[in-house]
Amino acid sequence: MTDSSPENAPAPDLVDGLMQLSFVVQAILGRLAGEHGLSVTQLRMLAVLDDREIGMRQLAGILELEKSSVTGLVDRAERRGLVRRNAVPGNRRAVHVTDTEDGRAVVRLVREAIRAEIGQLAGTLSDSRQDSFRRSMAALIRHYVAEHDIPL
Amino acid sequence: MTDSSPENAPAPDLVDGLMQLSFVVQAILGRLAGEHGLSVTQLRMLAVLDDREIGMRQLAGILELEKSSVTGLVDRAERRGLVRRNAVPGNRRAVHVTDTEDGRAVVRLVREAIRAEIGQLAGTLSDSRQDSFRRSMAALIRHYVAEHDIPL
DNA sequence: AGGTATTGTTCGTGTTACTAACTAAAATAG
DNA sequence: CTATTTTAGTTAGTAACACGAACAATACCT
Repeated sequence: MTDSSPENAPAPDLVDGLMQLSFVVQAILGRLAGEHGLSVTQLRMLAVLDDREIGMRQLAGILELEKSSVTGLVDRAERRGLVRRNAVPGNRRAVHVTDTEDGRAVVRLVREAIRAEIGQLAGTLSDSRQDSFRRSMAALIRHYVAEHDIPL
Repeated sequence: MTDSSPENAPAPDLVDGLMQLSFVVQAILGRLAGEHGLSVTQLRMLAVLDDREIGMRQLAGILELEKSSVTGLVDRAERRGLVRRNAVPGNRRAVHVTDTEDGRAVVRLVREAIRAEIGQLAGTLSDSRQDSFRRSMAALIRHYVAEHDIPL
């Protein structure tokens, strides 16, 4: 529809580009995570948990999920030994989630795979373009996070 | 981990930026689609169907899903009157999927909402940055589509 | 015609995510 | 110091989504 030329690249506008790019990245993440037995959400959770210890509520906030969804998410990850629920000293109803050594190991592998594949894709851009691109992304992310008060 | 300064922006690298950005965009798509009773996948399917008529197999190829997943996807969308299965004249086993007037209408609404929200986000970038950003995205998408022979 | 490839569906399974209702503990009010 | 309210997390029930394996039906090929 927005395509005036029949066979060369459709040249999507900025909004379409962002949507398509997000699908591309998600497809890559899904495939690579899947190759290591993880779902995208689990990968994301483990990435969030990376070297910090947070409660279910905060985890839900960061992942933009309901608490109950996080319960299931952590249940399954815990069953696979990727994550642990720890009691919180001064608070008997709170729970702190941490990643296990196994969890960290898997994430490390997937991260490397992602870094290799997405890095290769991004490597097709010139260095100056990469830098400009990176800055623009950072700006967009910052705006979104600020406006939706995601507790990163 | 890659964060050396405690309170100012973490300044993610290109790969992390792409991942985070994809989550941001997906979150926006999910919310806006949801507000109109659609899932992200359904929105995507309807967007693909926009003014064209394709078989289940091709649809699966474009969405990067298994055929059986698409069967269910189309089933549910058809039940809601968003989509129709049409017989193909010269081929009695093939099916062509098309969007209905309702489907097109919903997609139009969601598209406008997305355009407004993502457009506003992107509007925080200067015009020249936007253009550079758009080009970089197009290049990445083109590379991905080419390397994974997605039949767009 | 007979075998093979292709198109799409069905069935069973597991994950993900939601809401509503619930328990238990903590915080606050009176 | 009890009584209420808020908060943290879980449970239960539902539905979408996605997969693989097995299947039916049709088309294609030689």
